[in-house]
Amino acid sequence: MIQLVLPDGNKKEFKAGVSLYEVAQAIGPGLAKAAVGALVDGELHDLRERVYKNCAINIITTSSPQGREILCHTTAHIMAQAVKNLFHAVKLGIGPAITDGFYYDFDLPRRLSSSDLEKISEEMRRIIADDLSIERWEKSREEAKEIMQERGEELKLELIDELDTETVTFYQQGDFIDLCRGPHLPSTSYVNPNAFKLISVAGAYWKGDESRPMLQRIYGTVWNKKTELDTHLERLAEIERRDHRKLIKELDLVSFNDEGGAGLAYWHPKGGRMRVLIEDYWRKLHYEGGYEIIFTPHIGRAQLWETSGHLDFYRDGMYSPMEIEGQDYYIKPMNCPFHVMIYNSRTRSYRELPLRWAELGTVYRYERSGTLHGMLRVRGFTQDDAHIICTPEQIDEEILRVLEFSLNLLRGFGFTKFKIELSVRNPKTPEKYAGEDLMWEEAEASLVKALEAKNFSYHRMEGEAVFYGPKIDIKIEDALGRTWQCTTIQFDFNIPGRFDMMYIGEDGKEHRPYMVHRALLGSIERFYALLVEHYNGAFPVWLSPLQVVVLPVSQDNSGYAQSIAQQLRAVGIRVEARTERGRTINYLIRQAQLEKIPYMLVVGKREEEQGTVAVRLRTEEDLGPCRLDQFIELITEKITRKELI
RNA sequence: GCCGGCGUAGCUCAAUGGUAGAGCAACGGUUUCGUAAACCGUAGGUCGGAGGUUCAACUCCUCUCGCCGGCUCCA
Repeated sequence: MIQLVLPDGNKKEFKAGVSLYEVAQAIGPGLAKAAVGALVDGELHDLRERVYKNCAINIITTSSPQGREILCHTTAHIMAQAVKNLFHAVKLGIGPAITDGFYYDFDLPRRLSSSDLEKISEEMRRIIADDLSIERWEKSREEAKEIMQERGEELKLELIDELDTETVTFYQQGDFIDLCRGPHLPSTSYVNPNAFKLISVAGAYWKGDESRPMLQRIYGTVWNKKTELDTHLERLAEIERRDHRKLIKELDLVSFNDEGGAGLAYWHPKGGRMRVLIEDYWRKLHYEGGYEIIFTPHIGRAQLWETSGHLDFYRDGMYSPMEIEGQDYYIKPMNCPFHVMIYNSRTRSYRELPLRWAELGTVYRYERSGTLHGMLRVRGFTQDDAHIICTPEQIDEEILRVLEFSLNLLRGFGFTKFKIELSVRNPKTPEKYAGEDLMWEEAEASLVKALEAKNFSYHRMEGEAVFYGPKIDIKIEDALGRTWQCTTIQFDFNIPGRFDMMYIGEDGKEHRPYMVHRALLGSIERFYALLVEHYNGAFPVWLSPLQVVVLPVSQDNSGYAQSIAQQLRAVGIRVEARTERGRTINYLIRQAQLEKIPYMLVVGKREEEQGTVAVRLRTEEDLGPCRLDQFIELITEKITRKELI
């Protein structure tokens, strides 16, 4: 007999060699029915596997992340089987589970189109209906290679060669065999034929390597129940509806055009108004937070970029130089070297440190055409950049300061959920990084100290540091639960040495300062896109390009509407009176709704007689009649508190 | 950049080798209206651009620009 420990701490006795499925049954028939795998001492296994010794057992259902992974992975196999059944000369690539679904890469001479997806789905439903048992078996590497050779699965052969295990595991369902670590569902019928959907076909390089052939990848999603699938598809539809590329056009905020070139944003008056509001708020906070604001050029001589190392390490991201009087000048992809020029413009004393220099610096980077994506990925953008130059003794406090400063800034825009990542160097390859070991250790220590001083929970990302220093990244979570990296706070052990930055210390000697590079919103363009999607274009009052519209019920009330607008404008409210002739009040309200204007003031005969305004919100809430001074008080309060509406 | 898809009026979309069309927006007129679209009319297009095939090209071919979904990279 063996003893198994259940997650609740209870122990149960079984005969040695009991299958995990039997264990699930013994715990409860309901669990057995929902079970798709099991954790044995924390390791994920198939339900069919047997246990022979004492261990901790945790039966997994598809409601857990591991269970979902099994479901997704098996569905990927079913899809691969369907593709092999339908098309000749298919070679299998890889087919893993991913967030919310799966994909499988195929080498297939025929081009897949989205209309093929329906055919493949039908074949998948047939495979599911066949209730094929999914078997796991192991082979030696040689046998494994023979099997795959025989089946012409050249890509799989390559994968076997890369494995460092003695034996190779396979999964088989019907005549479909795949090289796979598993685990998998016990049978194809475990997949609900109504709860999966193939989403799209796309090209993907074999192993993500551009020099390798391009395969065809099919993405799909799978859930337990149709209702869950529907919820997921609805979420995708919501993401599409909120797409900033659509909203910036509809709301007349920002545009792109072919004539001007790809990846270059044009800010229209309304978008421009918002950008000014964002930047003004940013400047105010920076001055309050002890920063100075600087301005630097857009181009600089080649020598500058040689010294900084950009021409060695970042050339691919830079545009070709322009020649001016025999000298090469490059348009800047980053602001750092220019900030250093200001620092090096004279001798610096320890007394003036720390220096916190911020710039809304517009940079241009070459991005390959296929990577451009609305305002999220462009070729010209403005970074909310700053460099903190300080003594080693000051670094702990500076890091703490900038962390809090960033979170405060982001909260001002209505973001409340954050994820923090600490990226440190890969200890196995210290030679790949600039700067001395001691500096790396100190820097990492001060980053950790800052995070722990404030009890911030964070993920430690080993080997994710950039070559010139460790960093902290802050990701914000938006209204749809997606996360976006905005803030990055990076040590730079490279630049100070390259530019020979110095300060005179208390001891009268020269010392090298520490430099921290930070961008909080990241890029204004990108951050703006996030705002648009986060708020679905219905911005908080303080950010709305137009805060109030005054809507006359009839032409007779135009004059009154104008005077209301005039009074609001006088106290700094962004307002428009819509007195255009021939428009019904219903039309005006509908237009204002579509424009997502926070406040609509309806003025008709009643309001004009009583000297009031009827307040309607874009949420469709009707606040009823209100004196203008009361309304001004209300909206001013909302603006100051940065409330939504 | 690469693979696949797409590009028709300001916007959303029709028209499968034979005279380019609708709704909304714009403009003109009528209507003066109470919380999401009043009514009538007018105008608007070298069908992304260039070249080619054809008696004839929005439609087929080549190149090019841009957009979309991915690969890769990242703000």
